[in-house]
Amino acid sequence: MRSSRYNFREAETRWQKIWDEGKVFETKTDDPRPKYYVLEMFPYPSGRIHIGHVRNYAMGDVIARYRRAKGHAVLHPMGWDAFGMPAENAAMEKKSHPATWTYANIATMKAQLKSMGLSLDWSREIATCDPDYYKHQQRMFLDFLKAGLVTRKTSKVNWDPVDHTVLANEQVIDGRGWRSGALVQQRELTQWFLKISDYSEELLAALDDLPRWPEKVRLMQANWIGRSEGLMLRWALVENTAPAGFSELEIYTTRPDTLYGASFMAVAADHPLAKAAGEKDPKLAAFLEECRRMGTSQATLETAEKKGYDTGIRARHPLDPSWELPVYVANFILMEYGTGAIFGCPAHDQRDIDFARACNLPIKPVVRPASQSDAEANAAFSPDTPPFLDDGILFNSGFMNGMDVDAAKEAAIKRFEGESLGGRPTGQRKVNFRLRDWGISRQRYWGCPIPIIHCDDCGIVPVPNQDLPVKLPEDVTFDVPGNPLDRHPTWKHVACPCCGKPARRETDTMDTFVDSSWYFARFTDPSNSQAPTTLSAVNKWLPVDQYIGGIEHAILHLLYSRFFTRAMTMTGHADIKEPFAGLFTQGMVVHETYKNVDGQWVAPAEIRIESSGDARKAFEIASGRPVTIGSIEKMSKSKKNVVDPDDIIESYGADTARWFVLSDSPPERDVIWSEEGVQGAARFVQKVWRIIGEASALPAAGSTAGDVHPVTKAAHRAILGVGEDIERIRFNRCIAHIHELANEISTALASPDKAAHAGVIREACRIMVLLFAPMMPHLAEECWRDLGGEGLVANTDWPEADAALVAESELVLPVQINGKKRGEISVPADADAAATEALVRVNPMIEALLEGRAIRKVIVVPGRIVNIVV
RNA sequence: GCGGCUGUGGCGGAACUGGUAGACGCGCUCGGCUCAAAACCGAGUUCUUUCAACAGAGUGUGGGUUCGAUUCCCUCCAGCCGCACCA
Repeated sequence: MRSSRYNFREAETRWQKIWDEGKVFETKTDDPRPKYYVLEMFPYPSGRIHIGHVRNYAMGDVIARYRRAKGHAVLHPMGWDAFGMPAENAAMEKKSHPATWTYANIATMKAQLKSMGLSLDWSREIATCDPDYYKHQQRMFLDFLKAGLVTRKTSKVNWDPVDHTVLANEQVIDGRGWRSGALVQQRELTQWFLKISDYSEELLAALDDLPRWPEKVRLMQANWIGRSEGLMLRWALVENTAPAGFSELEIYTTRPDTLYGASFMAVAADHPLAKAAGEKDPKLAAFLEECRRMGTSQATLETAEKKGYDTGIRARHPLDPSWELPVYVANFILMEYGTGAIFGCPAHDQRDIDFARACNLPIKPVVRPASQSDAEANAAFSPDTPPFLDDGILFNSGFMNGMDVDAAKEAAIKRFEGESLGGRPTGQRKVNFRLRDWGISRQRYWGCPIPIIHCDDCGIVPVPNQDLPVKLPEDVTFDVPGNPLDRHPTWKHVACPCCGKPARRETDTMDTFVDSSWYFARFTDPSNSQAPTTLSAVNKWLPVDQYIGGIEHAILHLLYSRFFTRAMTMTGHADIKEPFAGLFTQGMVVHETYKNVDGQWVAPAEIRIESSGDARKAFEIASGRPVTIGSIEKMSKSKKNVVDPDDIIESYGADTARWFVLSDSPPERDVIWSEEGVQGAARFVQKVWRIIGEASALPAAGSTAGDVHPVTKAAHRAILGVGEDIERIRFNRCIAHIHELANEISTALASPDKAAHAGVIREACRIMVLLFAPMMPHLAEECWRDLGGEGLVANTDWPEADAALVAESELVLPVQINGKKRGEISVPADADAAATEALVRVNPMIEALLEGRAIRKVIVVPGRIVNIVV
């Protein structure tokens, strides 16, 4: 009745059906047990799942199943990040509708995920392209607008003149649109922004409250937010040198201590002062144009040499009115940061010294190392000296002489805050951030419409609540470039909700990162048709206890979601700060690459590998020709080094695939997909099957008296080890513990007196099944049934470890002499340092090792080691 | 350029807050079973000393702290990642 080989095909579908029909993984929103929310980043429905998804979702599933067994009410939902450009591109190529393509992909991928046996609550499934989802997003957009969190302003964007759309920075490759290949232009467009920069300080400070986030991600976010402390300082312009209406120039600096080393001022090409000066100076106007053009290509921007143009305008040094400095337009100054104007101190800034050398400007040192005297520093200085950027002592600097950098900064700020220019303080302490507001306008069809109506008389009018959602029209075509919403014959024409006159809908849609900024909140009650969230549910279930996804979202998605959560709290849609209490960033699945003699990439399925000794050789199956084995790389279609999850699950089963992607490499690192590795996992599945079969077949026996059987010790050690390692997300170690237990059980089954120990062996098997169930859930149910277990493993509690069973009565301690291991000694497990030392001193074996040398000192770490110093 | 991470057998990796380096898996070698193969079972597998050792060396390099360092500190080397004129 029980076959000698485990038939995963039959068993996996059977158990999946049983879980499904029993609604085993559906979560009751009001479940009274302690909650645990596990979430993996939801996928974009691109067509088929890839092996990276298998790893990501296998990890989340281990945690979800473990927490359920530990008595938590677990929320483990799944959905689709379903808006985005690929659907439009597919529509263009295949002449179909983005929705058709998207929903077909969702159906395919859902079936694939189901075949993995994930413990997901599919009753909560959401797709962001569903009007029942995005209508709430539109409502929140309007609430944010009311709360002052939305703004409309003109900004520079990457414009693709062929596709007629804005491109994100990462979609511009070497200055060209990734799809059209057209040279991207910088355009000024009026766009909608979410005011994430209002939360710069808060988003930065709260990173400290996220101890369960990887240090690396927190650091990346901190750098991205880019806080700096400095001074806003207003400089008087010399009369008659400045264009009419300009009497001062305000700059931002983090180095007010180096003011005495100033040698020039510089403004961005887009600075109002530059524009005004350019009106009278054709050469300057040409230079400004050149700077703007340069900005179109990131590649040239990165390698561009510093260039400047002397406007002829002069500024008075705020510490010495008789000192006049030239005002340049410089190509490296950004209008978007600070005030778009700086003062340059070449001796203490790399960019400034590059610029000063290019434009032949003076270089004067004002900070020296503490080890030098002023005279030595002056003598050592030459214009070729690299800029001194470290902390040091001020010199050549009037009232700041002798101070260190921090003290001098303070002194300068205090001084300018006390002085005034034109009736206002000359300077003001100022904290600046690199983080900009989040531009969410996209000139695209397949996204959430921005619910705004433009009226010539009333201006910008929100779509009234009862008119939501603003749905996408379905009769659209993609045969010409540009935004189908904009050229739709009727969709954008609408009466103004205020005055009733003809008005126009906003035709931009939202960045898809908006969709993913709150889906985790929607999962807590996805059936609420009246509001985005149900407060009691969202506040109960959030934050997500464990969020799992790729490191590529370290900044964008994770920062947007942190902001969005705060914005939802501000507008009454939640009452929490941080969306994700625990974050784990998993590594990729990588694979060897293969090339044939023609230099073409060859897929793993098309080759066979022969190995002799340590050497491996590969051949094309079809032709028998040799294949070069190349480097291990991220799976990509172009290099053909992909494996398809469907193929793997078909030939090995979901449990084997899950077991393999969790084994070997630590979860945060890349795992190398290899045929040998998968076969190893498959062998283990069959080994477990045989072990359980043998153990179940042993004649029933009572409990065994006497010493604790080694298999029992191993089982209880494994309970402790596996539990701890799941909690610390070290699945590779969990798998090692389970291997050890399986080996111990095999040994017990090979022993001639196995029948006498049938009870303890079966108990160890029962424990092993519960321990590997989070990783191989189908095999676990099958084995559980064979062992006579009650109900489903999926509903069974995690086993309790008995510390007394793990304890050993005797310990073997290594004995070192002068730090080198020379022997071993057996001591009672409870021997303290003194008792152990006494045993060591009388041990004849150790006496022999000492060869008559006198003991100077004995170091005992109880339970660990003995070291004898001679 | 700035910031960060990583470096351990043939390979992936393990080693808790400094305490027996190489758990566990893959691969490989030998043996068993078999007419044979696969599967399975058993033994071995860091390097060196022609065998072996209770021999020596050994966690990228060189130094330091310590009774004791893969672990802590400093130097250098290599690889990977993030940011990139942010004043």
